[in-house]
Amino acid sequence: MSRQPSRQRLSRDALTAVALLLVDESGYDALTLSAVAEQLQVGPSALYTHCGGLDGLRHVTAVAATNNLAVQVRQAAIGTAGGDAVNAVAHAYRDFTLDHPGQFAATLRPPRANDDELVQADQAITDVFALVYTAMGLTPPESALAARSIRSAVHGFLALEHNSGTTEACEDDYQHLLDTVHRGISNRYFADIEGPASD
Amino acid sequence: MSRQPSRQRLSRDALTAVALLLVDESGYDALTLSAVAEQLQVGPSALYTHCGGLDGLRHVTAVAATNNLAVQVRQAAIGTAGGDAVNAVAHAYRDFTLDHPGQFAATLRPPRANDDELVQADQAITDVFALVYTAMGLTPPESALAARSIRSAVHGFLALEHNSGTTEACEDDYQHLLDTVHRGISNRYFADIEGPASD
DNA sequence: ACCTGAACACCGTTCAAGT
DNA sequence: ACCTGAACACCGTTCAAGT
Repeated sequence: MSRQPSRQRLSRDALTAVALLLVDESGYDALTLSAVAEQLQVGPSALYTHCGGLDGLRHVTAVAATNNLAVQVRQAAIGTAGGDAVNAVAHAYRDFTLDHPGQFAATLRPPRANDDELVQADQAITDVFALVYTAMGLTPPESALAARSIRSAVHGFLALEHNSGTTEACEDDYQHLLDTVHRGISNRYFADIEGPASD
Repeated sequence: MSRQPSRQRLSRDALTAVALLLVDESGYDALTLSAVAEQLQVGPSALYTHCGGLDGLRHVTAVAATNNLAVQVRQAAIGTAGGDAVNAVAHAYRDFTLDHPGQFAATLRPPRANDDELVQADQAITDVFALVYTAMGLTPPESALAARSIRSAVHGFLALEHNSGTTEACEDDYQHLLDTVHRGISNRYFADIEGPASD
């Protein structure tokens, strides 16, 4: 009330925070320079200093969304092991897509050329699965392949669910998928078939 | 050379054909009414009669791309059975994403509200996997679950590959994924572990 | 019935000008 | 160094007018 600064106020983090809220509330296609600028009470051209145009805005949004997903699945892996850990990580993955559909859509967008930052953030997600299988006794070549397999299955199921528009009966089908893929991995690398078969 | 008709010439199929070529050559983001209209030598407003705006253009493109993918995987399933059929269908799936990256990107886009046509076209792809497992002896509840599992894995791997920008060493990793998931399905529903384990 | 062309709103982008 | 505001190009959309 004292004095309103008609200028400045703006940072890369503030810009990112607005972008993440925007895509989750209004859909990924609502991510425009104009919409972000309006919420920050600045002109659209003011954003060029911080993210460098629309391409840059999409980039920082994709990186932030991917990192958020990585953090969530990493937290879910704490305190669990084996098939329980796979389930915990996979369900945290799905919860993220349900709670933050716009951020998940942002992770589905193709990166720009030589986008090492985004590729590295994405790799961090697969690495969580890899660590789970490493803890189960697999070593680097096989643990990476197992991680990529379960992550592909999880990612594909959630992308298809995200596009189907319906969440009906997906919970059971998701658990079915996890059991099947984990069974394939266990059967391939371990002698016995362990893991929680839920039917 | 005789007479150039400065008017008409236009149809929904012609519009779709131009759109499919455009996305594969210039990327999905190049799909605009202006670009399609220019190649058809009409004004942008002429497209509204046939597809109803940008949303409609994206819709017909997504439906056509999904149908093209469905046709390709269906053809690959002919004359094969068992694990060989799963491999044939899955590799046809991947070949499509490599040959038509823009059309694959179109299938990744979320459908508009109550888009039954697109949901049905997408289901046709999963149905191909379901038929393969039906031929192996599974019945509707389990064949659908198995189909959804292998399709999710295939879809997720290819989406991640599509975003990684690199195709290095993906061929072997893809076969590894197929073997693992098919092994999980076989082990779950059939007593023995059949299928071509490639290592 | 279908296309043209003008008109309008909106968005991305650049840049000179301010602070 | 960072933001404003004008300016421009481009795209989506509508609609009256033509055929």
